[in-house]
Amino acid sequence: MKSSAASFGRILPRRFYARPVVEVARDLLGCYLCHGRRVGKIVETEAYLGVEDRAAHAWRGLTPRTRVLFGPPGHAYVYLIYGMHECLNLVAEPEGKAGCVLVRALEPVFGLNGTRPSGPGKLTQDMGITRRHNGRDVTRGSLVVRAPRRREPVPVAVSPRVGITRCAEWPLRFYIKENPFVSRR
DNA sequence: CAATAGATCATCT
DNA sequence: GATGATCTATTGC
Repeated sequence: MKSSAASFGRILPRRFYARPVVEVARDLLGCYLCHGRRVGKIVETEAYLGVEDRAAHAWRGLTPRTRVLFGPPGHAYVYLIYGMHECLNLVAEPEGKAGCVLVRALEPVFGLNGTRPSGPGKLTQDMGITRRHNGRDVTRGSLVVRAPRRREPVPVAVSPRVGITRCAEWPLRFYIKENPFVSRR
């Protein structure tokens, strides 16, 4: 615990998430994902809009699986993909609207091995996040997101989302320019 | 270096 | 029964 301990500040409040999902995805860049003692800086995100977004799980509407997405903002949505990887999303928009943000890459800050490339399936493994965290409130408890202590301007780049077949051209992926922990260059 | 294959299972048709 | 918000190893130029 040295300079890294001073790099993050207060927990992001629920009103941070209760906004248009594109804004939330962009503003999460530079914030800190904290699980227990493990901390990573968010450097890459993707926005999934809801029922109007054919690439989003919520596109088909309310099912047992998408229940969390239609619930209140500031909660975790964790699901299994390809039978072996888990992905972490943060629910955005006011309750009833199913926007969410996929956390795609972290820069290791504390308690993480810093030498590996990142990615949405890898970061959950490194952070110890599993489907047990699905539905968890991310504004309190052991899994939270914190604001930077000092909000410095972050150079943001935009691109299409990765790994999807529908709405594949929509510019909904956001990442910090030049950051070496972004999943693709 | 780029392209492809295989692993593996919850969810929805 | 097909699909999928992935990752790694391997093959091929």
